[in-house]
Amino acid sequence: MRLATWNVNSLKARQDRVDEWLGYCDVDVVCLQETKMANEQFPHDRFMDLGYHSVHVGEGRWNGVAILSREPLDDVHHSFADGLDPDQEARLITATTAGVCVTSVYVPNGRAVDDDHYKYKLAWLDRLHDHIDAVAAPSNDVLVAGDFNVAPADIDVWDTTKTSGGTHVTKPERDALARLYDWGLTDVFREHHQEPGLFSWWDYRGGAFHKREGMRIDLLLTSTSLTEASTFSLVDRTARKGKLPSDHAPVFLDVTR
DNA sequence: ATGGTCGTCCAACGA
Repeated sequence: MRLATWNVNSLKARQDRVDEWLGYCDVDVVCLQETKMANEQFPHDRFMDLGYHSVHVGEGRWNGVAILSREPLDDVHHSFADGLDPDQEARLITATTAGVCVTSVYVPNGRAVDDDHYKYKLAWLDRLHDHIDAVAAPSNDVLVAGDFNVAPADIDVWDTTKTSGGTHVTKPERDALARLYDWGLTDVFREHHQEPGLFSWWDYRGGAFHKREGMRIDLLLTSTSLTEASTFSLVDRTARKGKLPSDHAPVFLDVTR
């Protein structure tokens, strides 16, 4: 089984690239982020024609997350299942497919460490932990994948002097990831690659992609059973090249049983 | 030379 996550930075602007990508990557389950689309606009029929069931939660102009799967998607949660008020923004969707509890996440950016949005980001990550705990158990097959807007370690940024003092690399953000690890999830890409210089996002400006100046902020977190069955993980740099790319590349994970 | 690009949609703002 091949799993993937991709922040497409507007599905409207990216539909042709997404269709092309689905045509070559032979993926079974995809978590999408930043569809920037209202629910009634989401192209369920188009994805069905390409062989994928889909679930989506969107709000229109910003955010929006989806899951595509070759198998049906059941037990859908369109926001946090922690029993508190629903999130104002469309940043999380959970469904069960092919025996895996899959959650697609678009973690708030945070903007700046002195911004209220950074507080929202930390609170959101805490709620994500409680959500996962509510919908799954560590002994299940669990995938939490998406744009976390957190670089898990210094190896995940191109130059720590350039990112120091900003969001994405602070201790509270990384501590929030550690809480998910403590629950039983693993940043599975790093189980397969230990070398530096492997990123999933590059700023559109200044030729950052070609200078290899990026961050690895798109993560697949897997429970132990999936981690142990995983055989291969890859950043699909091809999808970041060419005409009208997203600023994020997809990340793949293969699980073989 | 102190910006540099996109996407949302036409003015800025978010990333």
